[in-house]
This record gives sequence, C-alpha cells and structure tokens, in this order.
Amino acid sequence: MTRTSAPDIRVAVSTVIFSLRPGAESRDASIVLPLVRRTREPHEGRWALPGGWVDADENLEATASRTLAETTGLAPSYLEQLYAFGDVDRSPTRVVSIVYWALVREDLSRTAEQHNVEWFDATDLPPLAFDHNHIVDYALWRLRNKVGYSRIAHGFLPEDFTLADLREVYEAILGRRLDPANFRRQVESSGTLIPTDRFRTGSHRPARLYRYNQDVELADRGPLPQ
Amino acid sequence: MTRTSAPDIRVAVSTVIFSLRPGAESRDASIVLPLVRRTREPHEGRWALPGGWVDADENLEATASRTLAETTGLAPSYLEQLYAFGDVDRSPTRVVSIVYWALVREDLSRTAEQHNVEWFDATDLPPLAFDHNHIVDYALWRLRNKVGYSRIAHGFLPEDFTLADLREVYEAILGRRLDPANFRRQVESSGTLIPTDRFRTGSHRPARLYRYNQDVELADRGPLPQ
DNA sequence: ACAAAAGTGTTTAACCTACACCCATGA
DNA sequence: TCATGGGTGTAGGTTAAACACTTTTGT
Repeated sequence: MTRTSAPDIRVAVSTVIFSLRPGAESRDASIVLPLVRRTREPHEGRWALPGGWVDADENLEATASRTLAETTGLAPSYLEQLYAFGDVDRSPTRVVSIVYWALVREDLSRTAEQHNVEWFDATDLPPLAFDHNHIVDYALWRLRNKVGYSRIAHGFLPEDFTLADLREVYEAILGRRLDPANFRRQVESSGTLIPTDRFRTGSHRPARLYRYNQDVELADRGPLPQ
Repeated sequence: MTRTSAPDIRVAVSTVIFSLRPGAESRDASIVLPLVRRTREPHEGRWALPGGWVDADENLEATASRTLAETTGLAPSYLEQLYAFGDVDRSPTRVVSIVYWALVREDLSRTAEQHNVEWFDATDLPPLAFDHNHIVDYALWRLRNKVGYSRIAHGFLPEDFTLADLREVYEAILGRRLDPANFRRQVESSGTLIPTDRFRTGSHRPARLYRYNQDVELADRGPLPQ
C-alpha cells in the first residue's frame, strides 16, 4: 500500500568527468577522468567518482557543477544527467546517487593537482569503490553513442581547431581510426563548422582552423527546462 | 565545501505508463496513459502521474513496479528509468523524483477502473500537477526516439500479431503513416520476428501471425546490473 | 466480379566506404 | 626533392523511399 510519509534516504550526486589527453609521437590520444581517493569507510583507500551530498537548497545539476569544480577547478563544457542509482545493497546505508557526466576542455590547470585526486585512462581503471566501475562503463557507452549523432566532440576542443584535431577526438572516443577524407566530408556537410581564414602552420601543409557554429546545439541534454 | 552529513530530501518514484488504444473504423490508434487525481495539497484535484515514496528496503525499479500495479493492476512489458527530477522549486517541500516509463499491453482489466484513475490520450492532456506535463512530453520523445532503433513496439502487442498490428503501433507512436511494403521488408530483415503457420482471418486476405524472437532484447534499458 | 488488404518487385536517390590522387609545406 | 599531412575525386555497395503490381480472401 501507498505510504504517506517518506523513509530516510540520502541523496548524493557523483559525476563522471571526461577530458582528452592529446596524443604524442608514439601514443594515441585517450579519454581520461579524475578520481578521488576515499578517506573514510566504506571503501576507504579506494578510488571513487567525485561527488557529494545534495544541499537542501541546491539543484541536482548545481551539485554536479560544484563538486566538479571542487575536484578539478574547472567548469564543464558539457554536463548531462546519466542515471540515478539507488539499489538497496549498493552501499551499507541507503543512498540514492544521481550521476552526471561531463566534458571538460583540456587545461593546464589540471597539472596543479590536488591531493587525493588523480587522472586515469578511462579504459584502464583499477577496481573502484561501490559500483563506480559499472557507472564509468555506462558513461563511456553513452559518450561513444552520443558522438555518433551529436556535436558532443566539440566539448573537448578549444575555440579554434583543425579537422585533424576533431578527428583525433572522434578516434579517441571510438577507439578506431577514421578515414580523413570521409571524415572531412561528413563534418563539412553537417553545417556545424565555420571555417576561419586562419591556418595552423606546422611541419607540413598548413591546416585550416575551424570553429563551431554556436547556433547548433551540442547535443540533446535531456528534459531541459522549457 | 563538501558536507559530511546529508540534508533531509525525500525520494519518490513516478511512472509514465503508456498503453495503446487500438484504432476503430473512423479513428486511428493512439497512445494513452493513466493519471491519478490528487486528493491532497499541493495541487489537490489535479491529475498527476502515478507514483509513491521509495520504501527504505525497496529498489527504485521495484517502487515503480509496485505503484504501477497499484494503479493499473498490470505488470509492465517494459520498464526503464527516464530521468531524475530534483529542482528545488518543483514542489513546496524538497522532493527528488526518479521517473520511470513503462509499456503495458492492452488489457481489458483496464476497464475495471479504480476510483480516481483515468486514462488520457498522451498527446492531449489537461494541465497536470507539478512538472508532470513536461515529464510526459519527455517520455513521449523518448518513446518516439526508441521506436526507431529498438524493438520497443512489441511491448504494446500480445504474443501473436500481424504485420498490420505492428505497423499500427509504429504509426500511433510516430504520428504518421508508414508504407506497408517497406515496413514489411524492414522488420523482416531485422530478424526479430518469427513467422508462425497461423493466419488471422478477417474481411480480406488472411494475414500471417508473427511472434517476437525472444533472443533479441526489446531495447537497451540503461546500465542494467551486469 | 469487385473491393480491399496481403504481399512482391523495381526504380531511383542518398549515403557510406575504400582508395587513388593531387596540393602545399618544412626540412 | 622527398616525406607527410591537407584536401579532392570517384567507383562500388548498401539502404531506404516511392509506387506499380500481383495474390487472396469476403461479399
């Protein structure tokens, strides 16, 4: 039967924060994420997703932004709710965790690392606290999925970028090489890129710099207000 | 800064329950859903999504199933988490609502209606309590989206059905007519249908009955437990 | 015989993939 | 001039839309 009063359940927000570690000579670019070492039970000493309790007068997304900033010092370029986890047995006390996932642009402020925070390759994680391995896998699945039908990759890049930069993001997310010729045609015909009149000069033929058409939404972010 | 104790937030589950009202001579099939009339403040007297508080020892999905059964007397053929709504101002007291959406097969037990429960056309709703219009719109968007890439339509149909039955479901969800010839080829080539050796006889040429290949998942339902 | 739904065939266009090829620059 | 990534062209395969056509039943 329907209850008329609510039992004690605590509400937390955790966030899977993805960033891009650019490639170097002998290493492809990869997707990385920050984890926090737990300083108390349960799972003391294990790595866990950044997060915290939801404040009484704080929206869920605001909690995600706040804890993200506390962990990385960054503001996200993309933030979307992932899933609400609330199984009875996922923690010794009853906790419902609203999990978000976010993209942050690569930024050197990351090197100013905080104590108890480390960045890991998203596809090569140690055993994490709670069900956090499971959660990261799902977030990665969502990221890979979304890159196929939205402009989400932009969230990893600075304002100006070359097509090779953008292709590198796609390749890191999808874990496979893409044909440069076909990739160019696809993004050009999508109407989301605005060519600038500047070029990046380097060791070979200069590449044109592009920027994103801000008129085009990055992605559908769920049931947004209005 | 990070809190170490959690404030008082109540956790509820609501569910958008879709069913199919079959077409008749002069009327196309349509998607319908049950609403409950609120008997207390806030929004007393308004129609609202079925739901209830999460029990201390009850998983979120179990709460959805329980409240769904209390409202309709049915078990869902499909059940998936939709979104967690938790804005501070969505209710006078702080409530985080984990919203599910479900499909139920049409069933005459629906006619044994309970007091304070009524079925509405999903595309023609009155103003609902809280942000529930917004939530239903999002659930409809998800349903329409999902029908394009998964076998979700099966959740509305009985075990045996004709291709015209299935097409009728698609047309009701998408709100437009589909070419019978092309529709047949698409579902046949998907490998999700098993032809039986029985036919439905009617006023014209008998139509073959099909059933679903249970080996094929209806849809990806999110981060399911392993 | 005729109407209407079941079911098949065919044309066209759009798209994706693979890969050959040319272009522009630094070393 | 050579290596290399930037950028263009093009042929083949797959898919989907549109629609003409045949089949099978009830009346």
